[in-house]
Amino acid sequence: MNSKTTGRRNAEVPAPSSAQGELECGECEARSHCPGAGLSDEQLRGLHRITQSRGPYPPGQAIFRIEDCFGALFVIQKGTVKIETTSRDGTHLVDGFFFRGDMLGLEAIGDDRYRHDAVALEPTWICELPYDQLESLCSFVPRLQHRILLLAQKIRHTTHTIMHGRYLSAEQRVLQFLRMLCQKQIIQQRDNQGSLLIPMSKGDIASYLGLRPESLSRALSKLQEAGLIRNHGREIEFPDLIAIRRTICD
Amino acid sequence: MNSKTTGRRNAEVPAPSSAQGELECGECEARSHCPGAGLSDEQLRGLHRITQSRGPYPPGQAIFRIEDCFGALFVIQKGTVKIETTSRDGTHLVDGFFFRGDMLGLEAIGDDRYRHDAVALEPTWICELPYDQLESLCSFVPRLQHRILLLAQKIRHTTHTIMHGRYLSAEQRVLQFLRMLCQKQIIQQRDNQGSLLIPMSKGDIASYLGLRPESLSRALSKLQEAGLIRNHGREIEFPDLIAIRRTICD
DNA sequence: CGATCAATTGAGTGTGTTCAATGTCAGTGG
DNA sequence: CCACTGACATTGAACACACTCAATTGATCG
Repeated sequence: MNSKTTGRRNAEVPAPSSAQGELECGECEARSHCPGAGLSDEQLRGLHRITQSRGPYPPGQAIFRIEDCFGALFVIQKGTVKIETTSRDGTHLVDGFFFRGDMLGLEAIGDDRYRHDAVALEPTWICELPYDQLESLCSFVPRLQHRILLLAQKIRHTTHTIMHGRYLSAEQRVLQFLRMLCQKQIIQQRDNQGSLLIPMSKGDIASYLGLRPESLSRALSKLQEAGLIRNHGREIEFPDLIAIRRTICD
Repeated sequence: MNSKTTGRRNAEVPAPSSAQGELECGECEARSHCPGAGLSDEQLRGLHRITQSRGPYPPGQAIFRIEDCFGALFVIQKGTVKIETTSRDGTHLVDGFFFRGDMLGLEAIGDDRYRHDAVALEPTWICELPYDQLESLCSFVPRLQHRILLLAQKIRHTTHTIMHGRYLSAEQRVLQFLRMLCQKQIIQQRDNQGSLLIPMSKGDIASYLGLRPESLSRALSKLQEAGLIRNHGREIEFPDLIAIRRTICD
């Protein structure tokens, strides 16, 4: 929270298109994860010339939609985004969540259209990188190219998680998801306890984990009975982080 | 495990490098899918300089193993390869199959080690592309770089298949898998019929589809009862390809 | 306050799993 | 040639877990 509103979360968001809402690099929370991190000043200027900061996107607003022409990658400066597809029967299927510092749109590389809807889950600021210019720039900045290719890691990690998740029970999947949030530093830790304000709905989580909302709810209830978590709406508390880590890795 | 000093493949068994076994580009069955396809003669020479053809790998032999140092990508010239991981309890989990023309090792980009075992399923010839040289070459050949990035498509497609496969029944997954084989042109079609000699074991298929071998067997039996396939060991016949296509897309 | 949607809880069902037995086939050696 | 072996594949029966359908509660907003 870099604004003057201390501690308080702004429930109401100002108009989405206000020109003064954009974030400068200096106030971007994703600096350490930025493709530009570590580049020379001159290289950074080249990157900076092609980027465009946008935001805030209010919850529910799309950053891009399926079938939109693919033209850019996006770095999330602040906020959370889900990507989802819609089946023929209208069912939404959540394919992933993206947090501060994550790069969005990689899934569309090699295609001329995006293949997901990308929807902000909370007030979200992004930085747009036109892809063709980025790819051209890569030729002159090998380090940048390398960085982009590194992002294959993210996709690989997702695949791995999904494939192995198929063999886990509902409760194990939930714990795995919670640990993912821990690693994303979304969790606020202190001592051995932690708490978390999840930006996505339980339904989104269930879809992402390949469960029905009812099954997720039951899994959360069981974990609560076991004393591993405390489940209060969008706030989830972790009375014993070590126990969770132990439970996942057993 | 293995102390490697040169760029050579490890393995107790020396890489099948008998000079007479390797495939020339002229006799490679993957020409149309090769990263070099469509490049200028000069560019092609640059690519050719850094590649090394190897083979045949007999069934069961590893092309690379998990924890081997990542150093190269591989194009399959001829044959079939599975990639798999091994859980702590010793269970094998098949993460993917790769056929003629497919590129192997992309999953390891951005890592310093391979994250799978890659095992030949039938006599297999490959073409090795040292990754660091390939990446350097990309800077001078934008078209090549673009081609590499395109390969993100493959990974994306895999993810999509897996995620949506979670919501399919065992029989639907099997049919989806069979259609994948059709698209890979592994199937021998004539008229409305087709037959297929699967290079992988049923157990591998089951693992890949997230099923138990028993469940796969039952699904195949049901599909046979329905008249959609004929299941004779490693040979699978398709009496009515159109019906299969219709069944999958319903 | 009622309306609406998300989340939870309950009861019953179904699909894939587990465990176990049998069947098939290739390789081996008597 | 046949019995033996081991890996793979198939089939059966009982079970477990997540799903489906349905009702209830809770939260948010007009």
